[in-house]
This record gives sequence, C-alpha cells and structure tokens, in this order.
Amino acid sequence: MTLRRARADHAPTGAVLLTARTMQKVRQHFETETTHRPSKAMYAALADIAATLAEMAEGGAEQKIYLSSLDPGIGKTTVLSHFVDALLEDNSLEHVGVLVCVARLDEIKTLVHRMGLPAGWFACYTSDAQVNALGGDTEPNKARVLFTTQQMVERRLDGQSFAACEVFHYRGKPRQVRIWDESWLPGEGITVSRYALSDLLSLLVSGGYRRLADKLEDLFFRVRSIEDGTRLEFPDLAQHAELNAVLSLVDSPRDNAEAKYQEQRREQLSLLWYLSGRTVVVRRDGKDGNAVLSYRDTLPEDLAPLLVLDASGRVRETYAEMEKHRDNIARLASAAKRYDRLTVNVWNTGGGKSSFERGSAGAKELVEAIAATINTKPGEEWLVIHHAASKRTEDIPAGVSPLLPDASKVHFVNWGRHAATNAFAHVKNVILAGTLFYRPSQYEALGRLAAGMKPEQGEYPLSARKRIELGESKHGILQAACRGAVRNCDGEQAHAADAYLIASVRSGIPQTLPELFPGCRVVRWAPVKRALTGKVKEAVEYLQRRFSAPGTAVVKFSEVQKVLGMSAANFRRAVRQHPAFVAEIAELSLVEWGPKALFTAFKRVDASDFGFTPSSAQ
DNA sequence: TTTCCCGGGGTTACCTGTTG
DNA sequence: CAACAGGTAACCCCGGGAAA
Repeated sequence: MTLRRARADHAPTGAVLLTARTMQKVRQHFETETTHRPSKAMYAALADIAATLAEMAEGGAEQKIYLSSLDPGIGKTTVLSHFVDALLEDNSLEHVGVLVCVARLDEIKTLVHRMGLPAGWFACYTSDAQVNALGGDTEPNKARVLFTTQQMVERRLDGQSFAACEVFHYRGKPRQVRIWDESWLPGEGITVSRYALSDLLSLLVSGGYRRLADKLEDLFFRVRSIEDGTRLEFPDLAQHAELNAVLSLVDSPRDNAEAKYQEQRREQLSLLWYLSGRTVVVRRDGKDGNAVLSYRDTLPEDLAPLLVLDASGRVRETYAEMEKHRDNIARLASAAKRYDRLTVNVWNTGGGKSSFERGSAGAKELVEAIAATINTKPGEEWLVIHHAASKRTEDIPAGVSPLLPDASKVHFVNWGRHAATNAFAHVKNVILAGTLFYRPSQYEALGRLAAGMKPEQGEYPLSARKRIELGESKHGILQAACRGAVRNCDGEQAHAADAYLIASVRSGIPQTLPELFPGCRVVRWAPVKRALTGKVKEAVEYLQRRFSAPGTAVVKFSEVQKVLGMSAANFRRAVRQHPAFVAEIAELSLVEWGPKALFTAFKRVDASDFGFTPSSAQ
C-alpha cells in the first residue's frame, strides 16, 4: 500500500528497528509455541500494526486513526504483546507510555493474562476494584502500560483534550502509544423518541417545572405529525432550568430494576439538555413512534494518533464515512482470511426482533425450527445467538431447551452480549437466530456522527443510511459467527464450521455473505414445512407454477388477484399481509417490487444475486 | 358415543380516510 | 383518480369440549 511506502521513507530508523524486533519475536512465538502459521499477507498486515506502534513510540505517527481490520484469530494480540516486550527492552524509549483501551472489563483480564507483563510494569484503571487489583499496587501514572476501558476514557476526557487529561499521563506526559481494541467512533449518536419524551413529562411536572414541561409537550405534539426528515430547532430547555437541578428529581432507587430505569431517565435528560437549542432531525421510526436525532463528539481529536484494532473495520460503513468525510482514517494493510470450510445455511425468513414476538405463531415456528436443527447433530456442541427475552420478545432458551435431549451441549448467548466472550471458540455449530436491527433514526444518528454531518448541514442521504444499516448488520453477523470455531484459522483458512442464519432476502444480508466470509458456501436452510390453507395456499401454488417457467422475473399482483378472484383490498390483506404467505414467498426468494415507489408485483431475487451455490439450491 | 354450542380463522363486502 | 390503510359486520367452516 502507498501508506506503507510513504512510511518506510519517512520513518526514523528507530521505528524500523523496533518493528523488526517486534516481528522477529512474533514469528518466533508462532513457530515455536503455536500451530498457527500466518500467510505472507497476514505477516505483512501484522507488521503494519507493529510499524504503527513503533512510529507512535518514536513520535513519528500522523494524527490519524490507524485502522487495522484483521479478522479474529490472526494474531493482533500477539503483536501487541511482543511489541510491548520489545519496547520495554529499549532503554532509549523509557519515557514512552502505552495506553490500552478495551470495550469490556473481562477483556482486560484476558489481555493481562496473555501479555504476561511483569508486575510493576502495568496498572489497570477501571471502575472495578477486582480488575484494578490485577496491576498490584502500581500507580496508574507510574505504570508503563495502562489498561483501561473505553467508557473510562470517555468519562475522564469529557470533552477536554487528551493532552490535558492527567489520569492517562505517564511520567507527566501524555502516553504516546495508544491502542483501541474494537469499535471506534468519535462520539455518540443521539436519538430521543417521542415516547421517551412523554415519559419525562410527568416527572418534570411533579418536580415543579411546569413551563419546561409545556415546552416539551409542544415538541411532543409537533413531532407526532411532522414529515419524515424535517429539521427543527430543539427548544432551549437550558434557559429554564439547570440540568443538575432536574437530574436531582431522579434518585434513590429502591431496587436494581429501578436503578436501571432511573439511569436511563438521567441519560435521556442529559441528552435533552445537550440538544437544547440545537437543530435536530425528525425520523419516523414506524411503530416505535417518531424520534428526534443528532450526535455529539465525545472524543478529542488529539486522541489520535490511535491504533484501532477492529475486525469489523472492513465491513462497517461508519469507517468508510469517517474516511470520506472526516478524513481521519488511515487503513493499515489487511489480509483476507478465507472461509472455504465454512458453510452458511440461510433460512429466508424474517429474522428481526418482531419475528420473535412473544406468543406469536411465527415465534413458535422459529423456536421449533431451531430445536429441530440442533437435533440433526445431537452429539455436537451448539451456540445459539438470540434476541434477549423481554415482555414482547420470546424467551428462546426457555423455548428451545425442553425440546432437546441434551441441553447441556447447547450454549445460549443473546445479542448485545455476543461479543463478550471467547468461551465458545471450539464450537463448530453456530445459530444466528435473527439479526439485530436498530431504528432508522439510530442509523441516521450513527451515520451523521461518522460523517461529521450535523443536522443543520443538510439532509443525510437515504442511500448512506441504508449502507450504514447493512454495515452494522454485517458487523453483528461477523462478530457473532466468530464466537464459534471459524474464529480460529490455519494459515489463511478459517476452521471448518456450520453457521445457520435466519435472515430475509429483503434485509440484504444473505446477499452480502460471499463478501463477509470470502470463499464460504451458502446453502438454503428450510427447516419447516408449513401446511397452507385457503387463498394463501392457492396464491403460493400459483406463484410457484408461474415462476417455475424459465424467464419469468415478475408476476403482477393484479394477475394473481384475478386468478384467485379477489378484490385488491382483500388480496393485500388476506394474502400479501398474511404471516404464512410472507414467510413462504421469502423462502421462494420472492420480494414485493414495483417500478416506482409502490409495490405492484412479485419479483424473483435471482439466486446468483445472493451467492447460493447452484447445486445446493432447493 | 352422539349432539350441541362456541370460538377462531378465513372470506367477502362495504365503509372512511389518506396518499402519490 | 387509483391504490393504500384500516375498521366493521356478516357469513361459513371446523374442531374442541361440555352436555346428554
């Protein structure tokens, strides 16, 4: 890459030597202590990480986010660990401190364990005393390597510059080598739904903030009927009351559940005060009600140079947006991992949270299908990643477990916690029971944050929002699948595994699998046969007949409707919106389609469009 | 065992009101 | 204007469970 070239020319010789020493250790480690044999391209990518670290140590790095998107299992942590070894051996770099920011507390434990640093050289700075104790009594400011959580960084920096924040200093100066493990964003997307607003109204009234409540109530009604995508001025709440005074209305929780709820309210209140007087965008989030959105930058620019290690870097659109609009990303060399021994079984049916609605027939079908699939390989271990149970969402583990002869071989992890553990890296069968979708407003807030585009700067394009959405879905699937055995690799090949994915063609997810897992085999997974009745049955049979004729790409609604002898209104309600019909045409790879904005026909999504290997189709 | 009642689901028709 | 979105009412069919 041009980046590497440019670097080799400018880099001080110290950095080149440090890189070389690091890579020598890395190579030796792999060859003598593991069976992992990285390919040439992988070594190049690892060397790029080492070079970046060395340049930060020598002070030669640019003020950029250096993004390495190597897939899991290639050796990022190994490089990190041996770089620190090499750094500690170099007396000329005694003044250089290292800051490692991770997403979760238990990752600090794993890292500390894997890096095997001698006591006295490192400290842990977190909100958890047990984790902090890993570093013994070494003071954070005196530790050569400081481990902390990303949350802690955001909280301590709180808008000020990195240079000014002394808790992260080493020997009185900002740490030069900074590493951010996983997802990086310069701030946070902000969305506040109408219902969250209404939730706060009574609180404000009972606290005596009547005028404030009136203002919010006005907004509440305005946002109800306003057109999608409108920009408006958020009322200036700050002129009526101090945030801290209002926050004091929410306190003294009686139990854990209440504490969590109140934490949310406080969060919402602070967001309202942040939005106060600013321009926001209104998005219609369907049945979740309308929401206002914006974003705020929380991390200072001088946190860069920063090395970000995020396997999802190659699939998440947020990085592409930052690269294009903020111009703050430098991508390091990547090395594609191959997934030739991965089979992805795709069930073309709705996989969003609403498909798992508690008590619905669809949810029951999904639960039974999951259990039936697990029972096809009863002796093996399985990992099921599912939506968390709630009042509205079915409890998947509770539903599936009783249907299994041996539930102890099946592990359940819900979305949201799916990235938190590596305990299942030996499991060959992974079921992704649905995928996580956010509300449109959340995607836009994320996209605007990444692009650095405030609401007053104009409309955020729909196409960009769609790309963000798909990128986040891909990120979720990559993360989830990599909890299982595909995480590991021999050379450039990921270990053999079977993934089972529930996702509708409509979501665009099945189509992206070949890109997400290069070389993987995609086959159709059809675990249930529905007994159809009445008009739905007639309609499905007719469509099957019509589309089996070669060259048929589109069948108009009006045609089917005529054959069934139904009115358009009844056809749409009794057939097109019927859950069994929706599920069935999804499995047939049909989508509703129209030449303009409205749907007027069924269209076949060509199998080759989403990478089904021809032999396995049907 | 047979009969009867009831509720659920499917079908159709008709209505109002909105949207492109 | 045609298509969409949603409400309601009447009708049919069917199966489950209570009553005879």
